[in-house]
Amino acid sequence: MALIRERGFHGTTMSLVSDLAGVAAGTIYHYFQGKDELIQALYAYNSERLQQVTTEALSSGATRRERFLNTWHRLYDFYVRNEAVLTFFEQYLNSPYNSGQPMGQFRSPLFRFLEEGIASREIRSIKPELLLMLVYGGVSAAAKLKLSGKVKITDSDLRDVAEALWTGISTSKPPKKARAKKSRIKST
Amino acid sequence: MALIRERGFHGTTMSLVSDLAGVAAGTIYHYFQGKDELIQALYAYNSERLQQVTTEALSSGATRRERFLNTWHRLYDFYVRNEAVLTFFEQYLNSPYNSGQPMGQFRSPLFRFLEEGIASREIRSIKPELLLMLVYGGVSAAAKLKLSGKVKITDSDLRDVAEALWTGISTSKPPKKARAKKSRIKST
DNA sequence: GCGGACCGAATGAACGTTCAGTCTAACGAA
DNA sequence: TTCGTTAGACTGAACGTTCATTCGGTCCGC
Repeated sequence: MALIRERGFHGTTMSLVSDLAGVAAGTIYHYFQGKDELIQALYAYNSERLQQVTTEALSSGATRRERFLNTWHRLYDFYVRNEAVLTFFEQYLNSPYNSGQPMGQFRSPLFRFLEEGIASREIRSIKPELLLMLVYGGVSAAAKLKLSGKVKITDSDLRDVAEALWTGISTSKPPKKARAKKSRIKST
Repeated sequence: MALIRERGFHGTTMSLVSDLAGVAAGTIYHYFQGKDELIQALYAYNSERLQQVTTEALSSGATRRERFLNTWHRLYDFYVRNEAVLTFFEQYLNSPYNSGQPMGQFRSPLFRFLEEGIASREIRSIKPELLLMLVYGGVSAAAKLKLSGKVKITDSDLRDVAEALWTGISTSKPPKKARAKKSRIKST
């Protein structure tokens, strides 16, 4: 993952991988049929990890709004802490390695969460696939921005985006309380 | 672009490019120093195109809301009509070709549009960089979904997302009119 | 006859993959 | 306990292929 992050698929040679793993080139071929299979395995492994994080985050919170916001932050956190995973996914999903794959994301817990929200009329009736992409896109965009180092992203900034997204997505009017013009605190 | 879309950076060999261009391999090197420069040039060229589309779209519409929605649709349209551009961007931006680039997007007209909206209090006070990524992310996510063919995206679906996003981003309460429960038509 | 656009076989480096062989740990027989 | 056998993990030099790039040469308009 580290190699792919900084050198791309192409720049990551098998000998580089074997060096970093501390084994000989041939050894890799005892465990994987070739480079392709190695990469597929990486994807499967990390999809699994991401799914676990999502499932866990979705179960914490009383209201659907809270659960949504928790998940947003949790996913953001995961990507920021695992930059290689983020970069790998973005590269993989847009590469020919992926073409013809069955879009595993639509079996994700987050997808079901959105569907349920629509069913219970808490979330606007929008194609859940679109909602999902909007959320994933937002999270990874925020994480990429943070990791680029070009823009400082505070917790407060993050909360702003997450809440904006929830406001747009949910059916509810703006929350009853905290509507006062109370100057929004911008400190960390 | 077509080659990169279907084969990736790595799979796109110079001889493939020269064949498709109808010239000899060597000819490319009269115009570009090498593969890298060719790809950089592709990026620059398409950034320019995208910028033109954005600028044009942003100038059509009376209210800021309308201008936003127009731009959303226009960008979506552009990507759907130019799948190769979309794929190329997504690949390029996550590849080592791009690392250390100065994030040209923040000089985009859309970025200024968002800043102005914040200044005039029509758009929530959120770091405009984050807003920009949210919008771009949403547009390209929708376009990718459409192009994948896995999910049918109608104009109505698109409008839903764009409006949801605007609702979340803008400071205004939900629009006064069109609030009636008029059953939303889900047909094609 | 000049200059630059263009050609395309040749070059050399880089890469994924192979395979003949080494090493190690486990186990059963003596 | 000791030794022989074996399976399979591991090695890394070598192989064959692919590719970006080069360059001596041709072609053509002026």
